[in-house]
Amino acid sequence: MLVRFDAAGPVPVPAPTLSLRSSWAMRASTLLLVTLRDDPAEAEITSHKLLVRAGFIRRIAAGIYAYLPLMWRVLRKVQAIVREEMEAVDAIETLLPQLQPADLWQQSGRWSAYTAGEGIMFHLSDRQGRQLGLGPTHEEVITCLAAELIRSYRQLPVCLYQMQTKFRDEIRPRFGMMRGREFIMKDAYSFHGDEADLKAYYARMDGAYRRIFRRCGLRTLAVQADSGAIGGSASQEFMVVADAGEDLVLISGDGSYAANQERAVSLPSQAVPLEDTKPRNVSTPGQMTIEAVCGGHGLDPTQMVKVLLHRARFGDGPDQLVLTALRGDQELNDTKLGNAVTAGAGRGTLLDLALLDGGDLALPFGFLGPDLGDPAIAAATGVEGPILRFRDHTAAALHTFVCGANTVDTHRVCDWDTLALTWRDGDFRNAQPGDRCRHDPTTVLEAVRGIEVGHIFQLGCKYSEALAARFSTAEGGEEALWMGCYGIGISRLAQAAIEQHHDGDGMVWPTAIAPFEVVVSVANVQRPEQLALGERLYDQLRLAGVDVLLDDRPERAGVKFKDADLLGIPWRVVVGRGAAREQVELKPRTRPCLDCTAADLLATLLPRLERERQEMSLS
RNA sequence: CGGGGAGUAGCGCAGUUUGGUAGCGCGCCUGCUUUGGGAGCAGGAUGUCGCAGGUUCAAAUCCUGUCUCCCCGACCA
Repeated sequence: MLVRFDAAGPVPVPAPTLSLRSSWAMRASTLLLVTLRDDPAEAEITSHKLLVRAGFIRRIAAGIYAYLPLMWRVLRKVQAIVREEMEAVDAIETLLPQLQPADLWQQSGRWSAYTAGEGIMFHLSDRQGRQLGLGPTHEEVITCLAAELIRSYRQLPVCLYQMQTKFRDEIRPRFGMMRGREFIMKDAYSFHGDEADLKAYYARMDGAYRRIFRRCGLRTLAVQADSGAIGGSASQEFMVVADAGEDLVLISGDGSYAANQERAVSLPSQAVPLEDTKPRNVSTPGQMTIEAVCGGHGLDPTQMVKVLLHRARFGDGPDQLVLTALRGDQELNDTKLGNAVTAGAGRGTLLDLALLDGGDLALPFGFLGPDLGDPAIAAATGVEGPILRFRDHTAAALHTFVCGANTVDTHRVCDWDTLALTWRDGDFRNAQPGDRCRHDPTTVLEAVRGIEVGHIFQLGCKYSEALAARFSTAEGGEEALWMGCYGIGISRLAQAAIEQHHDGDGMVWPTAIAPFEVVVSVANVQRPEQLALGERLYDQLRLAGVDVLLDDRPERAGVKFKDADLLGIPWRVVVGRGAAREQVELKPRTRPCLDCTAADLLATLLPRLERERQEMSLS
């Protein structure tokens, strides 16, 4: 045990441990606490403003932050909770390299997608000219290790996890730690002998995730999600519900269905039947939008077919054109289309899907028709192969409709039989709030905004096959490993907690992840009886295993109270006028003050604290 | 990358239109008073006006270039 000497004599200091319940105390006078009165100009959202104002973080460059002592305490507490829950599902902690060789990423086929064009990976050459990437994620490294280490079904299942800094060259870093170029992430990778085992473990991990977020005091929503660049089949995101969220989540009125808009499905509204179905051309001078055509000819948007043209860029060759037909009232879902293009084109990685603008075509896109032919696109350079045609179910369901005629200032009434084209039909539309649900047409979807703090995937064998991670089965054969991967944005989660828990005076930390559980505020440190009592309570709390901050700064009481509120410490013990009579005040951050004697303090506070540590302390 | 905005003291800002040698609030330092909700008074320190060129007797201010940051779109934990 360490011993510290101070005015009151030698004080034993418990050795710090990684446990959540180590005593982790500190004095404000030595904390390098710098709080700001004004909102920083760099910040837009509340959590970011508060983090800077309260002295938790400082920006070093765009999307790159220093975690100051208060922030680091929060992050370590989040990590401790994550660590406990990972170990509860038998995951084993590791630490993997940040600097990763290009050839590993070339084997998985992701090098070009992650480095070319708007690729997200920072990459560099070493002095020998070898290409390296700074890890945005660790599927390749972990699969490579699995290939070397896992030989037999007897070693399965196994799950490895790590918590460390990840690097992503974000197109636009934003909102402080919410979308940084350098951020702390936990990721776990599990390996299984078959799909059933993967699914069973995925379900356990789902439970662990729910416990982690609840223990961190977060209200989260588990939603169906698109797997994105990582790939794989089933995936689920965990969203912190907050107005500042970047994702749109659609949730059914009965709460039984929730999905990211990228993935969400719904029943479209009924189309209005077209009365005059005689095939003909319609003059539509200057009417380049659905709205203009409908307005000019008394049509409903559901009577029209909208045609969109995209240029698909692939990792392995020339660009290809993608034509998409949607019912006029519908909005394209880029994610769904991108997935269909990837599946349908039979090409390498889809790098980019860009809407063509007027400059690429002789024809203004308002007049594009579903039967736009290959010759018409000759003007678009660098494009090869036939047009890939996709048709949304809403469009396919129309018998007769109005669409562009591939001629300036002209639309036409026509039907699919007349066009005689081959389509890849699918769901390519955005579900919208107000849409009826598929599982129950009497309920409708509502929209909420969410911050994605976790994402779990059933990867399947994508990486194990690419990187030859195989094992011997009980039958003596050899098969690729089944993989799952499970991420949590640690630094993002910490900020999301503030976004969800704050008030006009500052942060309101859930006890489990607060930088300190208790602050002892000595109202006037020049009064010896106040300082002495403050020190005594500080020592008692510390020895009782409480994360306590002693605010012993020579500031006026008001300053210390304001700072305590700004920092959002759940409990404040005020040692002030009543000190001579051994009276103190016990003030929960968002509730009224309790009077209490110094002798009663621990008995009053400790049971409440203990309860808050275990469960979500905020409603 | 496309579109919009901003770089002036540690922080937040004014000054730029109409060139004349830099100011306000907070913070910081000293002293006295005050001492339970961001104190009062007195005194003080702090700026290559983002950077580099150019125009001019004179540039924070005008011109050119450049860098950085923020906001809106595509990306994701």
